[in-house]
Amino acid sequence: MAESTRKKILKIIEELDYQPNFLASTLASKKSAVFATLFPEPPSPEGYWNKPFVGVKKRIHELRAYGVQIERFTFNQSNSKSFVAEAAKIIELQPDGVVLAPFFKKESGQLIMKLKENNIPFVFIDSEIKNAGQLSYIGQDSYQSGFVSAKLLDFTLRSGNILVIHFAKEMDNQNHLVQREKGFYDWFEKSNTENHKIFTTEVSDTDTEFWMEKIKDEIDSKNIRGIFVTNSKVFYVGRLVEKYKLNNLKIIGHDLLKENTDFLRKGIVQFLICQRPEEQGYNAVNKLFRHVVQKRKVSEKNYTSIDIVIKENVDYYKEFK
Amino acid sequence: MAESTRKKILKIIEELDYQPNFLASTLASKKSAVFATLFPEPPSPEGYWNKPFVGVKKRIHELRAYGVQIERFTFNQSNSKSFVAEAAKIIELQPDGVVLAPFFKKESGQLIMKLKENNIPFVFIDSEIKNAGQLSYIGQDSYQSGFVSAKLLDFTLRSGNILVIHFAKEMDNQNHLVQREKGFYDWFEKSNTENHKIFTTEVSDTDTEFWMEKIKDEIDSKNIRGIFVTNSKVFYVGRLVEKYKLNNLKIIGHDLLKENTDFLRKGIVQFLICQRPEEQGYNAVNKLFRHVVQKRKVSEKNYTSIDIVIKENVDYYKEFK
DNA sequence: CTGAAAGCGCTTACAG
DNA sequence: CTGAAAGCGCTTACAG
Repeated sequence: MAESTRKKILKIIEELDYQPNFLASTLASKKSAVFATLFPEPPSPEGYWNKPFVGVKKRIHELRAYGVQIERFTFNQSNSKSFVAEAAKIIELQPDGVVLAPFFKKESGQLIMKLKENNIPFVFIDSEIKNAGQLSYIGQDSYQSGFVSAKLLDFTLRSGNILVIHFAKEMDNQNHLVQREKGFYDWFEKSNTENHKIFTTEVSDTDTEFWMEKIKDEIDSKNIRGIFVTNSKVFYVGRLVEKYKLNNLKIIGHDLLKENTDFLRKGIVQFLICQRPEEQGYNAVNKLFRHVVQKRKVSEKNYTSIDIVIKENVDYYKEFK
Repeated sequence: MAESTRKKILKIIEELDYQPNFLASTLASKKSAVFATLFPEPPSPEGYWNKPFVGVKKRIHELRAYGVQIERFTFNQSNSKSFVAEAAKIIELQPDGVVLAPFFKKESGQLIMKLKENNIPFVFIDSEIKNAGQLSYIGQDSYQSGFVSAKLLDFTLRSGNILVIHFAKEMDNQNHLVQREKGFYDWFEKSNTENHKIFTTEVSDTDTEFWMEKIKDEIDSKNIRGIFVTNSKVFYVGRLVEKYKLNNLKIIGHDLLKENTDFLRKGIVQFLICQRPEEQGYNAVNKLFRHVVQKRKVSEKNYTSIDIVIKENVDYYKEFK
């Protein structure tokens, strides 16, 4: 075909604004794809890490006509060996795409190298490793989320000091907790509020209740009036409050676990920051689908909103549609 | 076919978990549909009522392979005649579904009657008329939204009184503003906070700046420290604050209009309640699509979240994906 | 009423 | 390299 004819035809196509019918296209091409997810194992069906998978399943179900399938892999958050073992299984499976929560920096790096060698695209969820060659990151801007928490706590706290609590075993592997703390401190720095002193502490073992006494002592001795929990474990503080019948504490934490929202409703926790984990899972699968099956472009950053949840609006965040 | 054979076959279908391929099904059936939207005419491209339509267009574009089309109708918010005229055009068009914002109670009722006579399903957006035979309502629970606003204002307000401002011409036709006000008052009632007296006022004409003096006088004479604006017009109060160089006011309003977020960033407005209008439009079309084209069930209530937006998290609500 | 045939708008393997 | 033919998994009009 002559180049000039070609151009004429292309021009007409554009003029008519021709859009191929994607129904017919996928039906005829019979493409299909297998995606893998690698998230922490939730300790119970109520656990945080079931939520992203709810969204994953929903999108997979919607895409069943495209033949998209999912394989779920989970690892133990306090055992990097299990992460390595599951990562190996994924490489063996040779999926067409992977959604992963990059816990364990070093081990995640090794998995990512192998994924790249095999040309398998991957999407980060929950927390990100910058410039690792990911197709996309879906989750909160952790630093800014800490910023928001600081502002809210300051809103409600007229005096007294603040305690930041990390309930975590290997802080080094939980970069987003560090980022949240940093944002939290920076807000107070930036706003020149000298009303509150801020302290930070770590609780790595909650199997027994020994940690409770220690924290209780800190609250008393340091005149703590506000508490910021950097992850979804604020319900531990709720239990502490009930055990020692503490009052006059303003508490802020993360994520709409059943136990957390119970304490929110009771008025023991004032704020929960929510990151829509179901939406994260849903969107992560969608990114892979668009890239792998539809060959369309996807945006690299996809910060989810930093939702401020209080007793009065919690009911409108509970259901994922 | 014998009934017994029929049953056997149905059983096997169920056992195999047969799911018809919807790609093939829609391609073969060649169904198509025309939907109509009836929203207020936005005064400018920045106006609130463009936002739901952005979501409508997005979903329509995604569904183009299904042959779904949209016809947009708009009316003048201060002219019920224009509503009636547009409603007549819609009935003449005989669309397969309608998304409407039920302003003008009486006139909306008449449109709804005609839609029912013609078996045209309809979805309410923004505010609802209860038990009107709608397929679905998508929007906030206005009463609860007022409740949230009250709690937030109380959080930040240590003393002084509160002024509720309606910027609206025909309050009778704006039921959700009344609901927001009611929720606002009820929260203070319920929480037994006697710290603040609450006053309400209406501003029906903002064409000139005469209203400003009046409100300024009220603020001074009634020791007003907090202001709650029941709709998206809080930017008027922002202008008032700048004009008279007021300070020490805590202000809460609705909706992420450009002008509103500007005042939020400047620190003049403390809170904006956001109702994700683009999502409302998107979901409304989706409801009609599921019902009309896919013949699937849709849920009748679909309350959108009551998002609390402050300077620190506003950036994560601005873009609609 | 039943069942085979045509067709929806594409992709892809294959004959020429 | 080009172009006609077959086929994706359904729906629907139609012959029997």
